[in-house]
Amino acid sequence: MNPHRVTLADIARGCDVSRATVSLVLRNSPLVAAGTRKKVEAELKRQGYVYNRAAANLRQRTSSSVALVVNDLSNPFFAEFAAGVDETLGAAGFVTLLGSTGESTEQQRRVLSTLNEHAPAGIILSPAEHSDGTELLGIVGAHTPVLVFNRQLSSAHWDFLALDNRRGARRATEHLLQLGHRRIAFFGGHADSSSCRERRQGHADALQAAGIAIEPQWLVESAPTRLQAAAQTGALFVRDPAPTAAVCYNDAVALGLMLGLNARGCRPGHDFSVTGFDDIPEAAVSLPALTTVATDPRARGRQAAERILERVRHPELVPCEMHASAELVVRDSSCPPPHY
Amino acid sequence: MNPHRVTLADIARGCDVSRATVSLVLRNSPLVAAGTRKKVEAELKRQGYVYNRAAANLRQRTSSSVALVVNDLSNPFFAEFAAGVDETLGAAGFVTLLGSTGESTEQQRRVLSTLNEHAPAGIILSPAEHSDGTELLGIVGAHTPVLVFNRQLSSAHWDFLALDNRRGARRATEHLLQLGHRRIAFFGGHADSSSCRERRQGHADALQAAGIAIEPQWLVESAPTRLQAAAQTGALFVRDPAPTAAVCYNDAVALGLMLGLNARGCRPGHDFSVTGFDDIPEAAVSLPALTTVATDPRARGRQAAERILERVRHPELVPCEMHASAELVVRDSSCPPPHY
DNA sequence: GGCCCCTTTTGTATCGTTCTAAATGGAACG
DNA sequence: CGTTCCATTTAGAACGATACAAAAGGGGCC
Repeated sequence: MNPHRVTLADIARGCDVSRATVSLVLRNSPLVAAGTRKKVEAELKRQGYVYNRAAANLRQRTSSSVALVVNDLSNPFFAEFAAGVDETLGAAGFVTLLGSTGESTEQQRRVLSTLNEHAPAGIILSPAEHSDGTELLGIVGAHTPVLVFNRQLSSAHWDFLALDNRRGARRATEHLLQLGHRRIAFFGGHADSSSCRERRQGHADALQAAGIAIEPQWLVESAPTRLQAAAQTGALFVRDPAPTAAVCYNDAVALGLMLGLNARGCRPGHDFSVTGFDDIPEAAVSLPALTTVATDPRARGRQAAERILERVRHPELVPCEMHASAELVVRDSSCPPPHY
Repeated sequence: MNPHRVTLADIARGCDVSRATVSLVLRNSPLVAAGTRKKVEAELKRQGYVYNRAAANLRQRTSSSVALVVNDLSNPFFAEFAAGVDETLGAAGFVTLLGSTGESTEQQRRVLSTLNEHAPAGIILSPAEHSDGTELLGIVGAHTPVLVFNRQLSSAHWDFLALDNRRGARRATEHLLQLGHRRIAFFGGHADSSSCRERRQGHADALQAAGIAIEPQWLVESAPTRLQAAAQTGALFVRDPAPTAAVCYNDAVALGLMLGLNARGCRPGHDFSVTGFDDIPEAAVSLPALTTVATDPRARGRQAAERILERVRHPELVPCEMHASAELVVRDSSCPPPHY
């Protein structure tokens, strides 16, 4: 590809030592004499040498990269996660190999096997919906440490980092209960996605603990986008009595619901309470500011990267399951029910 | 690092042919006999062979990766851009090496030299503010093709892909002029950032063409965030006559300004017109929906990746400058001035 | 001078591929 | 039966680095 890339041999020739010596200089070995080191360093600079890590990795049978596979960076949650991963990996001298699946298991197959050919030291994978753990194991092999993020896979010889969806949703629901709500919907998300199931479960836990039966018509599905959520607002009000509050699948849905409520002349934070999930930056500046469950995806990214580095350094470690706690952030979109 | 990674030699031994033959099978060479191919392929599957692209790249003096360096993925504009880059690179069989600078030139140095050691076929760089082109050239060397995105660098032997900030802002301003506005502010952004300067220039162009003088008090700075923008709203109204419309630095600023206007009892899209820049997803669903200039960062990412691949395939190509047109999207936040 | 020891340097094999040129082994031909 | 030719296969040297063991050079000591 290149006209000519400068190599160890060029430097060695240029200052009349052996390749081995130059290599020792590069790695700051105490073996080389001060004078020689000076001479070699000058030549390195003169010729504009750049280290070839691939060659070194090949010889040493090591790797200095970690693969990161997510659905889609345009989802801010994953973008933040990726930023956290890259930050930590970079600080440890590793480089991030990026791949995205777009929620397609087929593309996930392709991406994983391509990335795997680059022999990453480890893989951080947020699996596409409906992934088959055994199949994925077949693709990446048993060598490479994998950390699964966000969605559990059936066959789990792998590290797993999850948000505590269930407890997070439970906290949001309990908060609404404390404010005096009794008719609390769960709004948005696809019921067949695992994160939605878990959040619904947390919602159910809280209601059950309060001795309140769950009405199926208060479980409303919608695609997890603002627009779709806004369009589904009406579904909450088809039957009497309507709910007085909704725990939303995530912030996008919650913001959409607030739009939908406004359009019906119902003021969120006054006539109806709304909670979100994720605490995206907008949540703090919406009108009203959104009460939500913070997951801090950037910190999760750092955590994932740290764990995978740990695994790389100590391959004998036993896979573990980590549940990141999700904390409630109370703002203005939740209030006591009207006529309370 | 690994207990043992299966290599060509293992396969060769396993089915009693030479390494060379196995290599030919892997690359679908027409030279190998059908029977041999079958035998080898079976053995490949049996042992769970995975190709080592690093070794192949070393031998062939090629590379199958492209480095992508951005400020920060948590900015949705760059996240979308990255998604577009990765999509196109992935489809071409390349892998994306990620790096982020956080707008620090020092970190940019570090990140670039680390990435460069992995010998990427090309680099897509959205430079940190105040980058020194000559210095960067020193780091990456003259070998590797570089595409600079979004911010021009002084020393330009490199491809450059820019948004047409100036014309975009000009279009937005012309749109407001056509609606009948005469007192049009430029709101938000840091005046020392190049993109802000360019957009202000476009604003000035349009006003000048309409024979309208620019009032300095209508150029308001603010950090490019919703919150900061909302806080700066008052700065538009300190003097009489106040502007009747504002061209905003970007959508975040525009949304913030609309919040600030609402808080003053001034209804955007009725009493005051606002335009944004970027067309982030929220722009379409805000209230009122935001008139803005669409830059389609994902498409820009695809474009950047395509161009760099082109450069990789044809290193003799002359560096070029590409200005992506930015199109006005008219929605509800712009309207004729009151009492018109 | 010969011997030992210590510091510094180096030759050579190796990592897992691909490339080159050359070898192998039939079949076809005269 | 010896050639030629073709289709396959292969040995061995790269690629750019590192590891290992061994060599070289200089003191110091008897």
